[in-house]
Amino acid sequence: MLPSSTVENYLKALYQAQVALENDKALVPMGQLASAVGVAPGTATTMIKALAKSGLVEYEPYLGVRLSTAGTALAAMVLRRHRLIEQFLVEIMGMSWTEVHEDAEKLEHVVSDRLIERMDAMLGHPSVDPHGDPIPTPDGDMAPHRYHSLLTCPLHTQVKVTRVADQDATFLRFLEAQRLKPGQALEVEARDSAADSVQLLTEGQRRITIGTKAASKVLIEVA
Amino acid sequence: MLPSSTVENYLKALYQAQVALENDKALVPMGQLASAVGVAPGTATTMIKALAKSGLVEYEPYLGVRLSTAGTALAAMVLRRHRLIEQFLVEIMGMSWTEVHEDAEKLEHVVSDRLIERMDAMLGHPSVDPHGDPIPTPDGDMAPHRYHSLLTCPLHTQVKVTRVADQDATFLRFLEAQRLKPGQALEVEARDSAADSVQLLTEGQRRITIGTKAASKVLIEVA
DNA sequence: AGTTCCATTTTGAGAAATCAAAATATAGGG
DNA sequence: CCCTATATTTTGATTTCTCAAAATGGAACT
Repeated sequence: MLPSSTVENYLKALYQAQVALENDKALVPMGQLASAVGVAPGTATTMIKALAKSGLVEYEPYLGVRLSTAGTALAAMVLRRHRLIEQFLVEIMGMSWTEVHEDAEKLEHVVSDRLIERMDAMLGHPSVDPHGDPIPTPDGDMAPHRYHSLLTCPLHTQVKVTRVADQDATFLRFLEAQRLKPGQALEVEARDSAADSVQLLTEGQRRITIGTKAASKVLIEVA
Repeated sequence: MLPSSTVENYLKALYQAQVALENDKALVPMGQLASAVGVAPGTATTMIKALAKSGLVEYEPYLGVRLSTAGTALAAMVLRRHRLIEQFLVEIMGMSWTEVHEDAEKLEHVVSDRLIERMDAMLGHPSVDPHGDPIPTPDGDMAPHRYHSLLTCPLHTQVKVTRVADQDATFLRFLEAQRLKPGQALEVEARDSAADSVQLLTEGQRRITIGTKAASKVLIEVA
């Protein structure tokens, strides 16, 4: 009984929610899952009860849901496919990292193992995708390294963008235009919680100010 | 209202059946369509009635169905995607032409226009796929197929041997013994890419199997 | 405790695609 | 012209996924 695209999407959303919670035992609330998948709350409840019956998730009514071991493995496979595809579209097909998400979202459910492993080989077994997100191995292991964001890193220190925690194309294009895409260096000059803003000094010595919500999506490592 | 994968498959099957019939006005019988798509006859009837209502096909109860102008355009797009993907998998990804069909069958329903045109450009706008089948243009035009060997001619169709592209005496004697010398009539019953073989039904109603390399040397014309 | 608010679950319904099996139409042979 | 074989359509049911809206649970604050 191989999982449908729909099931794969629920598992992937759950996996990513759990990674964000940084706690394997934590339960993801149904409302959050529903909006991540893009369905009405009642739909998520129905689906999750079915997934619990087939052993892919552990469901605790009114509290939330978490992936089982089997569910985690499946979700990691989906995420592996998604991220390898994104890397392939950028590196091999010359597409922009701002526009590959939608294509990958579709392709991840249909590429064969044969094809995905061929992509992996052509790319030289990459460890991260164009957004800096780590790619799970064929066994489902994912390097879970810790990131600071522009909201949490030390001030006046050289840092390098490593990852962007948002797939919205408009946001990604904004980052690209402002020299904030993965790999680029910058410093945080100041934060103003009253103004809800963060001031940056980018690679080209340009000073820009972005909101805290945007800043939290730009993950970095100290140089 | 963009068509589902299912609808695309019905349209594609219809398109290919009509090409095989070599007659744009001909009606494809429901039974043939059903078995091409791989569903029960009643299922095809239900689907075709829905497609007729949305203007993609012209349906004549008990007689059969043909594509409308809109349906033809859509089917050609699907076929274009399928064949470009096959060519891409062989030329760019180094897969064998014997194993790309299944992948293409899935991918053809999810690749974006952006991605398919990128593939087309990378391939240098090819006119045929790895099987020698013509690739429709973005406008939906497709060059008529020049069937020239037992490897490329339509199945279950009377053809006549016109020429043998090999001068090896042993091979020619083999052809003579099997009633495959120029002037003789036959039909191709099946091709098996896994077995690298082609099954023929010769003039004397005898069934024989030859390799694809041999088949490609036997040039024919459709009777 | 009572009340209010929010999240969650339940309910009832519908769209898309399918099948098996019964009913019916068409065509061909006697 | 009838009768039969075959193809096609109809019928009734099923699966998967979805929603809106009603019902209910849990928590939090007087």
